[in-house]
Amino acid sequence: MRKPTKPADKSAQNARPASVARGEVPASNRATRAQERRAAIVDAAMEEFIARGFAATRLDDIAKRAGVAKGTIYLHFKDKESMFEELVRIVIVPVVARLTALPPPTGSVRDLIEAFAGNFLKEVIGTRRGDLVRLIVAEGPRFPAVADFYYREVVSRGIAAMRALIELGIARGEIREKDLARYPQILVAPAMIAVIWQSLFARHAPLDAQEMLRVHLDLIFGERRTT
Amino acid sequence: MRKPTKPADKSAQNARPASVARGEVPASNRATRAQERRAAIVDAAMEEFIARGFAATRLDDIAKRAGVAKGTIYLHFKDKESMFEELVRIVIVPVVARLTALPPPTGSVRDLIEAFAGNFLKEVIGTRRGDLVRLIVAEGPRFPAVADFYYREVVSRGIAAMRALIELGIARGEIREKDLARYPQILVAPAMIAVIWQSLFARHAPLDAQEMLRVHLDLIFGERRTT
Amino acid sequence: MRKPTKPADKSAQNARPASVARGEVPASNRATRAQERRAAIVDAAMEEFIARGFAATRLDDIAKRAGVAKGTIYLHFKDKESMFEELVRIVIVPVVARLTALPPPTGSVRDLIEAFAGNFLKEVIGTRRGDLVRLIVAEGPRFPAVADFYYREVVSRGIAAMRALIELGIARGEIREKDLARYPQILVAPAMIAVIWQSLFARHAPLDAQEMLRVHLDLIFGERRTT
Amino acid sequence: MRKPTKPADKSAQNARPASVARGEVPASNRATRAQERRAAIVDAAMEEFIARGFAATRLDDIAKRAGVAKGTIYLHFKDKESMFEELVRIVIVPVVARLTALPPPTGSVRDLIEAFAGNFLKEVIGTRRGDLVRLIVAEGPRFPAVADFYYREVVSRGIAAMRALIELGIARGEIREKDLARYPQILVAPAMIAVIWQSLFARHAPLDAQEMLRVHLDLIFGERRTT
DNA sequence: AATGAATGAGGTTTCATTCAT
DNA sequence: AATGAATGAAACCTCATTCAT
Repeated sequence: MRKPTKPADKSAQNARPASVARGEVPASNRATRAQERRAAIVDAAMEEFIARGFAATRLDDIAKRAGVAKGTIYLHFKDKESMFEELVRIVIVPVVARLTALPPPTGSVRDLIEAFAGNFLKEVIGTRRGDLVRLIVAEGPRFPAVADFYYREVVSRGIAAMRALIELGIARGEIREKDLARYPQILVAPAMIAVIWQSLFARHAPLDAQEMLRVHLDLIFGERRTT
Repeated sequence: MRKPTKPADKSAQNARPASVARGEVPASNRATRAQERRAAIVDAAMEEFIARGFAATRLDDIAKRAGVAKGTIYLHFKDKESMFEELVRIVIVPVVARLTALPPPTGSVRDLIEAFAGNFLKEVIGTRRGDLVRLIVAEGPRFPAVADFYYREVVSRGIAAMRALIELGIARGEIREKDLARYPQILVAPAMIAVIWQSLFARHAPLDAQEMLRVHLDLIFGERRTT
Repeated sequence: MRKPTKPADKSAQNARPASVARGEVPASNRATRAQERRAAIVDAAMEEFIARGFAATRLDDIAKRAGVAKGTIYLHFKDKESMFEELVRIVIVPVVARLTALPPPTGSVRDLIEAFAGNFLKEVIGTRRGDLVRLIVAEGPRFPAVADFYYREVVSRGIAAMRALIELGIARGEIREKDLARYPQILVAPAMIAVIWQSLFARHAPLDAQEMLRVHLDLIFGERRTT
Repeated sequence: MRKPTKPADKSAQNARPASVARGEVPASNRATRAQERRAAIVDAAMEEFIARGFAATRLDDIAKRAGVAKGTIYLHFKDKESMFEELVRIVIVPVVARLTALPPPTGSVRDLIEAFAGNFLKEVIGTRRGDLVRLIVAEGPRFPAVADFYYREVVSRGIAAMRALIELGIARGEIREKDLARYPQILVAPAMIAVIWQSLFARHAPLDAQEMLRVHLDLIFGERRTT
């Protein structure tokens, strides 16, 4: 009844890797290839969701971009919604993991926070990960699971970490404004604004996020640092 | 997609009827009813777009909520996209108008900014208008016309106004951090964060936006004010 | 975004009926036309479901046969399943209505039952309605709602009516086998078999259902009637 | 669709291995295991087809239930359609074989028929095999090959056998109604109805099939037997 | 001006079938 | 012989848009 399915010519992908010719154990067994495909789908979905938002993204496009057939997506994800939800987890978890493996707090609090801001600048602002943050802001209300996850894993931890640093800064006399510990959001607000700005207004008015964050820290630490 | 904004030709229909020009008391005549319908559609569309985002909103639902037939929407708007784009204009223009009709700057700069923050708290944070901001953040990348408009009418003006205030504050010695004038975004960042927080995380951790903004101003103006 | 929809040329259907030309009140207003379409869908769905069964029937084919667009079906029915369930109701209800409006029981019980059998022969066996019975047998287990409805509206009533007739026949001495009243199914079994036979085996071995039912009645009423 | 039945070429694979022909005790060798798998597939498919009908049955589910991989099914059957068609054969053939190996007709015709009915009650009504009959009624119109086969192997033989018994009964004076021999369907109709009833209406109104068949025989043989 | 029935392109999802391993 | 990941045609269903009334 149904027509048979002719797999597209993927001979390039199926070619044995050179390692095999060399007699090594081939790293590319079936399970590994499946993982690669899954990763390709995740990447492609990420791009598409960021570019179009959840509802306007077509699974067809994700499949095409990932180089797999539409049906293949359903071998890895239950449906579009849970793909989106898992996606956020998949992308965010390793980032959180890296950040929680923080370097030991040596030096001044300002140094610490600057290191943090530097990381954030390099790894988030103006990158795909920054776009993901905007995506979460955009879709959060319709995906409570995503908002929950993001709050639990990123926001609440981030706030707690910032609060600890602020309290340390206050204790050491680096920070004067004692109430800041009650609203660590103030500390990160300019960074978040930078993320959003780059997505929306960069071409209207480019923003030097690094310099802005420096000024913000000057404001908090009450003095200018010579860089 | 990505087409430039076409001003709706239908706006000609919005011209006041001759009876109004002649100073007569307009009864509930046809033109008035049309205006009422248009307003109902705008309100309904606003609610739906905020609740579901652009792509997931159904014209059917807008029509139902507005109490009109689906076809009626097309008497007022060319299509869904331009409805969305016009909508943002329609809702934002009066807000901007009110804000630009600012009271004469009397008193300290901090007083001015606090008055401003108070307004923002009451009129934006946690309200439908706050949700609209989040909607623009969400849909901006897919609606350059909307992002453009919002940048031009709201962001650039807001930034300019803030900068003027900051410079005044610096000149008067109220603000010490001179570089702040280069990044007025820092001044508004916590307010924006408050808007987003209320949409996404209010139920996880309620945020006292008013108090946070006060602390932020303390940070900038370098002293605690007795309220 | 979406392309506009060009209605297929249905000019023949849209032509005003002759009654309008004659100045009569046009019977074909919008609501009426909707009802006609609904009826066309019901007929078409009936044909397709009977020909292919529930799962193998395509809504596309129903739409094509009914001369409407696919979407139109969804103006009348929630989905394929409820269409099927409603369909059975829609087709069966008038049949039951007609049968319950029975002629007054005059004459012998055998006459009554023969009249009944004659009706059944003409109206059910070898007709679309007979096919519907087979369809219910086929899909019943997967559509409990259908089986329930059919049992409630047709089977239990039919059994009750037959039992009453049998008891009358026993009381009048027309029927000897007293236990028959406990199993009216025996009375209708050959008629049901005829229905199924016509669907499945008619081309292998045609069955003279009328004659078979006559023999069956002879068996029950214990004598041959001269026809 | 509607293509004639193609005998599966794969049946060649079913030939007993040479070892068996040589009289050796076949260990759990490859051919045997293949036969076991095939049997498992047949059983599983039977269950699924009965539970869901042909179109709604998924090969995935059959494979899962049979404990084999999906691809394995295709080592035994050409495709889903021919699997279904073969299935009916595979299940029905042994039943027919047993029935045609009837005990020599000793005793009264009524005794014979009662023995028959007893068997039918035990082996068919309310069992998986009864469900198979309903399945054939359900899918017959779409699987002419199945209907043909069923008519040829079961129905026509059954009718012939019943006719022979009826004629014997008439000759011996046990059956009065001579025309019954022309419609042996009447004899089996209640049994068929019982099969269908158990599938569809058992939970609405349980039917004592055994008693019903007894009453039916009383009707035919014109007297009550003390059991 | 207003209606809402009708349309059909286009989206998501399923699943029979294939084939490299 | 057996596997099961991958395929993609085809199904169901939605909904922006049109247009006769």
